[in-house]
Amino acid sequence: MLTFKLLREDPEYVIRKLAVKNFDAKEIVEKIVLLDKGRRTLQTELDGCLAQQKQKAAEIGALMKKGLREEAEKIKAEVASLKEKSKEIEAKSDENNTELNSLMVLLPNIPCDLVPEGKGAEDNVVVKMGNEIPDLGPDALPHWELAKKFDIIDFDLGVKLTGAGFPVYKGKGARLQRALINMFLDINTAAGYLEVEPPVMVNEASGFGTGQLPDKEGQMYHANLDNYYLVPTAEVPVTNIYRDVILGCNDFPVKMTAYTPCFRREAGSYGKDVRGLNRLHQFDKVEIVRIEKPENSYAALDEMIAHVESIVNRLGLPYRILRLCGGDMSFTSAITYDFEVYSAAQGRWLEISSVSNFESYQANRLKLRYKDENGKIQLAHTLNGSSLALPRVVAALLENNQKDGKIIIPEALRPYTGFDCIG
RNA sequence: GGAGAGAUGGCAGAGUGGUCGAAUGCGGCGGUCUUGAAAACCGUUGAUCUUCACGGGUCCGGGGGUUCGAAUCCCUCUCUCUCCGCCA
Repeated sequence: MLTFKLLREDPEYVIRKLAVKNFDAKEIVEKIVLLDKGRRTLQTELDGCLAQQKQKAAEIGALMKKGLREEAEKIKAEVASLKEKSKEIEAKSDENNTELNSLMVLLPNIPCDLVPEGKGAEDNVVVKMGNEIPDLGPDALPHWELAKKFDIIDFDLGVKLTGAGFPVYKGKGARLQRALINMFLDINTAAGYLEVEPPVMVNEASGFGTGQLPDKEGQMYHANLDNYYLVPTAEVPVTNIYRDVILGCNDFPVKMTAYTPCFRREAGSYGKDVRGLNRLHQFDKVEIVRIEKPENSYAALDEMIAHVESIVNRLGLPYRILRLCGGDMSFTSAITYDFEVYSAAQGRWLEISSVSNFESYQANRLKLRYKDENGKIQLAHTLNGSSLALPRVVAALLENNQKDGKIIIPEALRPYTGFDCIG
């Protein structure tokens, strides 16, 4: 939890831990420590100055009531100089704190002790694998060809309507989307998550609260005229429900789930990574969000991982769970587990879920707190996970389940699709 | 989009320049009474920064201003409500 307190008490620890994320924090942390000291000194100075002014103003009031105008005038003169002084201090203090805050938001969250060191995706650790990878034979088609063959997803039409990365789902393809969304929401609500339907545009404060701003500014679509952002994930609006909230100690756990379309600019992506459904600008996702007491957040994380795993199992997709290394983790996360499913025709693993504990990093920005048993106010912990992101689930489903010129729908999904095969 | 009204503590709602961080009611918490509960009565009940502590500062939608002194006056932004227009 990156607070001023931690930074001034153990700056070396912060620097060491952020190095795990390949973030060189030395310079920033040293500056912050200095600025924090300045902040407190100036604050004390200002407080003293204001206290004097306040006291003298009260004296003037008393004198005026007694009709002692001249006495009052004398004190007024004294106050004038104090006022000038406090203005000076205030200006210094503002300057100091502005710089301090702008540096603070540049620091990513501290990774927890379980996070392995590493630079990128190749250093992630596989912690579990499940379900058999099917042997499709040499005639297997990648999902974008299957989509075309059965006319269920039209990428070119999306280009016409909007641009690349905005596919149009048609017929059984559209129905499949709706089926998956409903199935995921049903499973989540059955597990005690409250379903919410949030706005898909958020304001700046929300973007800042969960850490997308300022870090990921360029990754979000921005409606300039109103200064709203299209959500890159339901995490943003749903977690922000609890911005500026102080929970009671019996309000836990808070469990929410939401479906939203997600919008990502994905600037800089190219090649086979963006082929077909692999990476889109608009996609559907069902998200789970939890708010927990600090002592429970890691148990909650395990529960969420098991929950997501159970959904993947119902779909029968071959999967693996990765513990992300420091270099591959997001700015705000303390630990992240990724779920990947194997897309058999492409012969590659596709990320379909990311489950993270943010500890108090988001809560600190959100001012999301709770009163503990002693009535003391503490930062809560926030967590979230995809359960699940649709496009790559669909990609894997189409590819892995192609058989005899058809796509077989998994049993668990059939009540939602209303059909058991495509083609 | 046009016209008007408003934004105060968990909620409701007083407060138009000087012990106002803020009356009162409700709610919450503690107690008395009761076998227990309810009712009644009594007490208590915001956040934040700083300090080892005592204490001090800040906060009445956000920002700025006037004044010795602002919840109260002025400017500005945002939001909410009512009426009209438009409309899924």
